[in-house]
Amino acid sequence: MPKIYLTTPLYYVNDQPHLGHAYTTILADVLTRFYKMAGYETFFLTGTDEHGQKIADAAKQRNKTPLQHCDEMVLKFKSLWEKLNIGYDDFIRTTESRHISVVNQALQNLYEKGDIYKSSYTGWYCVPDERFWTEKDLVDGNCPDCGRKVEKLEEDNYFFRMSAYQDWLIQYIREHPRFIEPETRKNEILGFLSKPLNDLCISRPSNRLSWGIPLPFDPQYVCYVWFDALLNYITSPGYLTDQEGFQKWWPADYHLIGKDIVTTHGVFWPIMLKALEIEPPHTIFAHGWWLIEETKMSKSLGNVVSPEYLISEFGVDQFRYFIMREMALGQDASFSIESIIDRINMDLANDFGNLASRILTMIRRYRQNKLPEALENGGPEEALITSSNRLPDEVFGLIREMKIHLALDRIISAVRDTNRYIESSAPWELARTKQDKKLDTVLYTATEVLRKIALLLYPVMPEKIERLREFLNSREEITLTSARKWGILQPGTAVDHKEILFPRIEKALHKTEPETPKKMETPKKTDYLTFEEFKKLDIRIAEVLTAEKVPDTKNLLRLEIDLGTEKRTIVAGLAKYYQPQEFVGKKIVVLANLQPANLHGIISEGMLLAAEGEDTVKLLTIEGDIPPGSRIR
RNA sequence: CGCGGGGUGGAGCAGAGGAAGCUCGUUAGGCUCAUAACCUAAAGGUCGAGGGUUCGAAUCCCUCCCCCGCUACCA
Repeated sequence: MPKIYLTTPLYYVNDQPHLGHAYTTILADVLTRFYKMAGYETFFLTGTDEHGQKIADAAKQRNKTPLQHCDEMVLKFKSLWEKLNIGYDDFIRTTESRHISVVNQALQNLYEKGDIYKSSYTGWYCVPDERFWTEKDLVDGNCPDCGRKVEKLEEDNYFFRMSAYQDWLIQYIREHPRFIEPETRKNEILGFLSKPLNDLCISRPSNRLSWGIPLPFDPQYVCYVWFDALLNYITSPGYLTDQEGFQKWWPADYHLIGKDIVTTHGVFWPIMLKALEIEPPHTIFAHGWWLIEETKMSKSLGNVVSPEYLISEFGVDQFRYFIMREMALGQDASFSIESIIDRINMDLANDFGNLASRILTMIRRYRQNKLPEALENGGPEEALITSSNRLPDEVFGLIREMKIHLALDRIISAVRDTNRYIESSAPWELARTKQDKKLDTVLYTATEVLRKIALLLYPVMPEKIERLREFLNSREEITLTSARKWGILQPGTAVDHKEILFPRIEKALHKTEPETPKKMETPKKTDYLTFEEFKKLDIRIAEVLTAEKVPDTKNLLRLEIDLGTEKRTIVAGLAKYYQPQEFVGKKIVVLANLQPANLHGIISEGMLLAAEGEDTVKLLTIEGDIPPGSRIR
């Protein structure tokens, strides 16, 4: 029996599960179900990556221990996977002892081999990214990756001798064209490898970061997250613990990942395996990103579309179908509420659901819900039988090539063919003119095609297809073999259309656009403000207590101000024109009752007033001495 | 040359060396079994520009242009 071992990345639990997580995981689930139908023995691994600085920080911010924080996040992931009907075989956490023990042994092994060595390191450290940079990497003195501030750091650390394996890896990638897919990603990695590879720093001193796995040969240090997390792919199938299991499943057939983590999987990981004398995975497959309104989906942009919302609004299977149909694997795809509604209405409601509906209604009306027998197959029937017998292999062929969107397109076009067949044989006309045998034939043929098509949609929409199989009273095994065969449904079977499978979605009931900021309207010159309106403005004098630049921004300053009765935080966009220290002690003019705004994570409670020139901005101050809090009118 | 994504009929997108395709929309027609659905037909493209390779280029190579994200900027 052929086997296939698929993995998702271990998701980093500093974030809520979002559309991107859902996508990779659904993809793994759909592939697993397809391969299972094709007779493969499958192993599907997912899990969570729980160590590292960002987790420690996130936990601290929430007043939790890191492990408490992780436990809670893990529940969120698991509950989403349950809602999405994800049938994983193993969910591994990097905090589990089975994993920690493998990490320990791997580290010890590499240390003894001399592939891990201690060295002093001077560099610039980006805290949020957990990455070291050399002087020349920096851009304007900031992190080249995220643009944020870096700290100078000198410390001893342990390094993994990656450079020793560079030539091996280049050759391996060249000799194994399917090792990194799609090809653009492979080229990217080869480009990356054309420059000398640095040894990878794989430790952090535990006095700076304690949330990690201690190095077995030096407990003063913990293991760098990536190094630890990648090893899960071999922990789960049984590396060092279950010889038989490991031999059976490893090497993994697919590591499904997002294109943002190609380097770790395409460079670090195979070198780690090589050093451990383990075979590399067969294929590392990088998919694209979901774009929302043309921007990369990310939490910081506040445009994350919650998978839970989409499930409750549109249904699990509809969501699964959409997300698989809409993305050409490897490329980016756009998400919008409008596109998901269109896709569901066109493919599932109008074509597929409606096909089931019209066939079953006719059998109810003309044959009292009993499936008739086909006794007069003619040209159109033969054509449909032939093409539907071929369909499963065409579809599975596309799945093997990771062209899932094309596979689904192929299935829906078979649905359209069937609609066409019904149209041209006009069973309602046959019923009216009492051509019973012909009518029986058409009804049976259409139903049998429907059964076969439904099986092929099962991996994507398991719940709905199970339901349709209840309508059809069809209990055969869900396999590709059964989808290839003609004549599984027995004449005389009681069938019924119990409900509409995919109701049409009314666009009017949904916001078709994610929330967008309202456009500023230019006030007309004749728009006078009434005195009442003016009185609403609470403009006051404030004294600046502290001022500092907001990290990672070009123009934002965070000011603590004294408003006489209270102290407040406001954010001002003046960093291009003023140094922070110029503000301290100054009396400024503030609009105190402006609706608070969240700017880069800081709540700004008020607005500093300034005059805007062509290419300069000047601060408003007050002449003479007046206490903070004084009202301006 | 910061990195990355993209430019294909009105819209959204697929295709990646051999006759420009799909869905939606539009127009005209058909059907009445079906979820205002389904079916037929028509209009609509110099595949961002220029050059090259080739018997043949949307597809491969070179040069260039444009859009966008990475990068929430409270005046």
